[in-house]
Amino acid sequence: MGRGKIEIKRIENSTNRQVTFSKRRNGIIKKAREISVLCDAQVSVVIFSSSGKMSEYCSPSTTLSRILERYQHNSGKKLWDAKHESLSAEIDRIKKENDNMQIELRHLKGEDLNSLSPKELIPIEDALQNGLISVRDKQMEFLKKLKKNERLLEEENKHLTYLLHQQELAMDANVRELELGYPSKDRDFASHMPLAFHVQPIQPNLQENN
Amino acid sequence: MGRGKIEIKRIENSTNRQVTFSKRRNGIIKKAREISVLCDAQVSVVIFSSSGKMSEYCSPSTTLSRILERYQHNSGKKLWDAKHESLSAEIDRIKKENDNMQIELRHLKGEDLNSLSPKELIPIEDALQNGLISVRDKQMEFLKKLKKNERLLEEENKHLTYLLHQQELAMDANVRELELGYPSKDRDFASHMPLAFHVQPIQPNLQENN
DNA sequence: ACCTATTCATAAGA
DNA sequence: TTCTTATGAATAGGT
Repeated sequence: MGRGKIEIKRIENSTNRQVTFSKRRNGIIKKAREISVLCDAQVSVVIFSSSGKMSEYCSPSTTLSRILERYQHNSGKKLWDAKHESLSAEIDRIKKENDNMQIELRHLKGEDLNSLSPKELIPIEDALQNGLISVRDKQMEFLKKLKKNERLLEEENKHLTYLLHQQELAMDANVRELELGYPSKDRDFASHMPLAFHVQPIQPNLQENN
Repeated sequence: MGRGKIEIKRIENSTNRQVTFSKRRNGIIKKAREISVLCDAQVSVVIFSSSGKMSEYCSPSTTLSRILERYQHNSGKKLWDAKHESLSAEIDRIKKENDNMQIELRHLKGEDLNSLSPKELIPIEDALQNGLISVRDKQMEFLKKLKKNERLLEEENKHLTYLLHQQELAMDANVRELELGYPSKDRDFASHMPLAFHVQPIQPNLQENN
């Protein structure tokens, strides 16, 4: 049906192939729609062109899902059960892993020990002891850090107190100068002080280590 | 196309409908096969007649499953949503649970403690200590049971030794009787002994408690 | 996308 | 169901 008969084999000319695809795809979908209506049939058509473009038709009385459900029931072939089963298998695998960890956790917490032999208790005791040592080491580490911080803060405190005292002395001297008759509009005390008296933290990187 | 034009609406005559279905179904499947070959397309057609008979076509280069996989990927529609989705959700849930347990286990084993604050170390320490107490209680329990068994065994030993001694005495007496001229073909010593001397374990339910 | 000669699909009847 | 065949539909190749 066309200007000439064509052989049913792959159309090598890409443009031609694309054009023919469009026309015939429309034809198929039209026919699908027609048979649906004329014959009360449930039809699903899914087409991918060689360039990957998808077209579909599904009878209005149903859905693709329902057609496929029926397909599986009718043909006995499994469409998605494979994936389905692999998911189930993974669930089982993870659940098993889960159970094992749960048991290990319970044992470490001293629960369900009745099912264990004395021999099995030993590695648990060891693990607990090692864990306890690690946790206490870590706590000790924190304690040391806190003490170190405390010492540094005390030092800084001392330094600041010293600076404060020096500053008071300098201010007193300044006031006395004013009282002794050296009037000045300049109220910037800092500019009259030796450079070293400007307050600076001596431990700028000190952290609280919460 | 035919002896007369027909309207596209349900064919009421059942026989006619069935005949038309057959012809048009063949036509669609032929067209599907042709577009597959001509245009290098992947096509899937599934048709159910109103009487429930199924027909299908699928391009030889692929399978219905793969086409549907591609369909879902391409359209974003889910065909086997409910089951699939819920399984995936469960996997996620269990994996999360798994991760939490894994972290808890690692902490109890004294690993990955650097990410914890001193405040978080305390419940871990408590748990370890409680676990250790439980495990050692259990070990102590075993020890006590062993000691108790030992004591019982010793007692039984003593008893058996006593019985053995009594038996020896009885045998000696028997031998002496024979030597003193009371010959007898009866060699069943036990039948000559008082009933209480038959050896019986006194702790039949004693277990080894491995 | 449109055109149209030609082939194809199929409705109706047997 | 299958065959036949007149007829309308689909479409290949060209524009």
